[in-house]
Amino acid sequence: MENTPRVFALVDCNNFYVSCERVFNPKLADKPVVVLSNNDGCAVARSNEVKALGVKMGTPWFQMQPLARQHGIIALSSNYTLYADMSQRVMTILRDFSPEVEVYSIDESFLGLQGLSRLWPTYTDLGQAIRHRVGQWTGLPVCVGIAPTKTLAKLANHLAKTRPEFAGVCDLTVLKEGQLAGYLACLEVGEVWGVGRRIAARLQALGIGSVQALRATPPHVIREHFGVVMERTVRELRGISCLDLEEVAPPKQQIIASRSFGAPVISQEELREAVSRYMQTAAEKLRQQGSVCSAVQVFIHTNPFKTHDRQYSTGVVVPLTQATDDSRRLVAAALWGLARIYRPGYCYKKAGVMLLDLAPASVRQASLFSQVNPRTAHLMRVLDELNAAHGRNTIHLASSGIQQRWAARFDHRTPRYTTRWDELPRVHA
DNA sequence: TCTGGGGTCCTAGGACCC
DNA sequence: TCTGGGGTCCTAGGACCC
Repeated sequence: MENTPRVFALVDCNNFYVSCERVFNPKLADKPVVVLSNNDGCAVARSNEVKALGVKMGTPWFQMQPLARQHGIIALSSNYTLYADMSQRVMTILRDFSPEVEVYSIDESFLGLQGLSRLWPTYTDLGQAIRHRVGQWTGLPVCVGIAPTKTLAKLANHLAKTRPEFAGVCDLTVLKEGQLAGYLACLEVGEVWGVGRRIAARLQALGIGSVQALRATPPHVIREHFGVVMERTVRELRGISCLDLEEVAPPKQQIIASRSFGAPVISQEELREAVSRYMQTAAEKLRQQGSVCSAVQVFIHTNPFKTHDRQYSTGVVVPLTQATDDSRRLVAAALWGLARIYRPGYCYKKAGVMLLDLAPASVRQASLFSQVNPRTAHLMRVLDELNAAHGRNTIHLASSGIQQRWAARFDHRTPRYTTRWDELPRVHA
């Protein structure tokens, strides 16, 4: 495969969260459906019917009330347990098709395809086979984009989703240059992976409006205006692969756990409960990736949308004397930090913690001055195993409270169909 | 009444030192 | 009256992604 040019596929689930809900509730098919973020705040997934109504990603649910009533939009709280499980099923299927899979997000993966062309008449046939099997085995619709670079594969996927003539699979490698330029001339520059709202506006100001126009701009010109990252993007658009597959995810450099509250919080006592709980979630993730951390950050803030309220937003970093993954020590550090920044008299909306300065746990164990207590490691393992078996937060430190009045609301949650015995879908004869 | 959460990378600017 | 310059480190904030 030395001289075989790279070929990437991007497999992306259509309207992923909405599609997951439809698998288990067929009545949602063809209806306008949105899935809402935590606290039933914003639309984070929209069915095609909702997109056609002009609802943008991130629109607050309360703002689309008139439209929702008029068109019968169905709103569901997000059911992350279900989506994560469905995602795993899709990714498992993709591994049957290619030995090289990079899981890029919960609903999309890059596949390395070069070398597989001998097994299939065309890459398009391979893409259709993926669509068919994922559809048959999970019920989820996916589209496939195929191209010599990841950036082009992203665009190919977009074409596969929006142009009916591709029937869900778009292979740019078989297009003639003129055809490719024609398609790219119809796409706005903001569709390019790595070009967001701000950069799109600046490109427009330079007279670069379409993807084809960006592709036709010399990379060094782009570098002068936008830096090395955007220059790489232009090279990728020109078919020169600069971004390779990352099949093994590198360990995270920071771990965040934060939530908006379901109800306003004023007292330090309730903030302590929330911070304690978030830290226990973060610590679990830390141990999962086999890391220890040597600094934690705590932050709290009021609701920035309530402009008439007095605002307060701050955070503090608490260094640890030695790196650890012990929930009890991490929670203690976070609560110490909270006491430093808490001010009475504010209506708090959100709190969070960050784990910083992460390092592999194995390095710490080699250190002379920080012996690991084997009983701590055992305790944490038992904690994690119990919570994995019986659901997050089954066992927790007392400092995170019992009532948790501040916990986020999920008023439209659907059952966790695939991961809880008592929530399995029922079939009525 | 009601506006998400979790990441990465890059850069500008301040603090500090010599 | 006249008030350096360069390097490093750290942090905050911007921009992007899903």
